[in-house]
Amino acid sequence: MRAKVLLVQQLKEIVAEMGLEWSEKITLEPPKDKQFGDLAVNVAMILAKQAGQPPRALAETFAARLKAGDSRIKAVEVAGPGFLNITYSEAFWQQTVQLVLRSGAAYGCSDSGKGKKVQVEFVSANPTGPLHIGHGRGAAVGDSTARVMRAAGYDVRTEYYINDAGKQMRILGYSVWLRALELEKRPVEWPEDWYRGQYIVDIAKEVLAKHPGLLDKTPEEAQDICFEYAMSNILEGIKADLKAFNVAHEVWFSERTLVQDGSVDKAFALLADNGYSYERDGALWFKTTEFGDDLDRVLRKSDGSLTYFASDIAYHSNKYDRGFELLVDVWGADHHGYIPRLRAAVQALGKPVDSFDVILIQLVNLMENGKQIAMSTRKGQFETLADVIKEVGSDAARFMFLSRKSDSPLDFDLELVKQRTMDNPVYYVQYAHARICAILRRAEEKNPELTKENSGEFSKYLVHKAELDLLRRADAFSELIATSAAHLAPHHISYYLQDMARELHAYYAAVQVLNAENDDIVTARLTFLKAIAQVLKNGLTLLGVSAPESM
RNA sequence: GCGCCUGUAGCUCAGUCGGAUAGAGCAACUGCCUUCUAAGCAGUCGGCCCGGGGUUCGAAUCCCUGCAGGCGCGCCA
Repeated sequence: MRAKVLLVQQLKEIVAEMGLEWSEKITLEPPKDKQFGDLAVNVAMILAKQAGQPPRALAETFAARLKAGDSRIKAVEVAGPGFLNITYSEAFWQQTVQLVLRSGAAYGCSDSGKGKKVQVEFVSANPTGPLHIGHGRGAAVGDSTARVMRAAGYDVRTEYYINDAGKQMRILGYSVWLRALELEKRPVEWPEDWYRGQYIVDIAKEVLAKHPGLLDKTPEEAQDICFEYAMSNILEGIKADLKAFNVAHEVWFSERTLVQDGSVDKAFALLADNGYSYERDGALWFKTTEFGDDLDRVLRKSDGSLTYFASDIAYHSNKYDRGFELLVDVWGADHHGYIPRLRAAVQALGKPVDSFDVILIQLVNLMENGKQIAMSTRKGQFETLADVIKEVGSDAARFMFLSRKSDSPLDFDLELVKQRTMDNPVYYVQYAHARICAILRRAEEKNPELTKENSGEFSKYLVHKAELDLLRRADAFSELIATSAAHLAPHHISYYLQDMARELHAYYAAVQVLNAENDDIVTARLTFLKAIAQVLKNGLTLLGVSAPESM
């Protein structure tokens, strides 16, 4: 990051001196082959036409000027059709150690998000049953996206939207009531549509215990009681599951409040005022087709009740009212058809289209030894998130969910995720951190002087290739966070950590830390390792995964 | 039929704003434990980036088109 910032400045100056115009197409990146240097830039290829020179010649000019202008630059090579490969001095990279240690847990943070107010809404599962593994993926991605954005300087709030007003909720109350009837040996007529899970029976038992006269009340009253009890019970369970998964939403927002406080009516009025709604067949419609949807959508049904869409418009309007400049919703991919209409709503509310973004989470296939396990909430056979966490641990599950981009379906193999082997990258990364801690402990036992505080005076001894590789990697951390945040793609962190862990293990095998020639070198290496451990830990924290000190 | 997602090594997948000779893990094969954790390391093998056009200095990446797989197209939530 430091290197890039510096280089862009210098290149811009040179471009200006040469009377040329800077192009945003000029990019800086790691060179194809590490031996070519630290950074590659394509400036000559892009400016060749403008300058009226062949790229190669132009590149030579840039190379000469760059080298003359900065003592931190050790070498500039011209390669290929006009690439500049820039190598920074070792001293430049060695400074990274102190930069990391000074920033500590804040290393990697930046202000690239410029304090933009962002809300990330995720999970938001109907409180009709426990969370299953698919919700787990949404929880991991939503939570880590929020963490990454926060680190990148966005002002982030996380939220869970509780659908406590709809038809599913009535079915929930009804289902509990039916089970209560059954438990009390009363005649029961089983309908088509109800929740069959064992947890409904458990809740029914509890309701009966708390409300002895329940079944003597009218069915409506009884079902209301059942519903209220069931919902708060299930919600408590969901919160507990999320807590065990290292996820804590800041705000829990109830759908019912939207209807009660008039938000829905307000949204309707706004749409009507702007001519975006109309009555047809006794229903109220929203002209979403004006904004690219393929069909208009119903807001209020002919029986007078509201659609889910209606309260969702009110909800998103409410989000904007709270001052959020960017709304990020995390949805299951099976809801993708819903995006155009909500995007239409956003525009009808007078907000820019790009102020609303959706992370679609593709399906999770739960597997066991390569064979798929079926899940279905309605039929009551499913693998709950709680079960999965219990089985494989929160760390392994989170890392697994975050080691694939959200757009791709994910095979979650219980046996694989449980394995403490190379098939399971979470241990590989955690082990890298634990290994460093082990060396530091060992050094402490051997001679506490070795781990003494220092201000970088020993960094000059960090000249091994593996050390410089790791320092370059560490230097790129804040940029990684910034791009991950901008692309709402926390999985990049997971790949970065695996790369860094690989380099650390290579270093471990190649360099004897505690048996170096003299104590100054030992101190230099220990200080360096502290910095690398810090980066690993910061990265793992963004994923919501622990960084154990021993394994 | 329409829309969204996906298609990259034998397998599972990365590949950021369009950059050089497309990367990693697993699997397979060859080495490395008297030295800080072998849960590890070093190396070899492995490619028509689904096909076909186009855009340009330059395409896995952007556009068009075809094929294959997944998902979605309610006055359900």
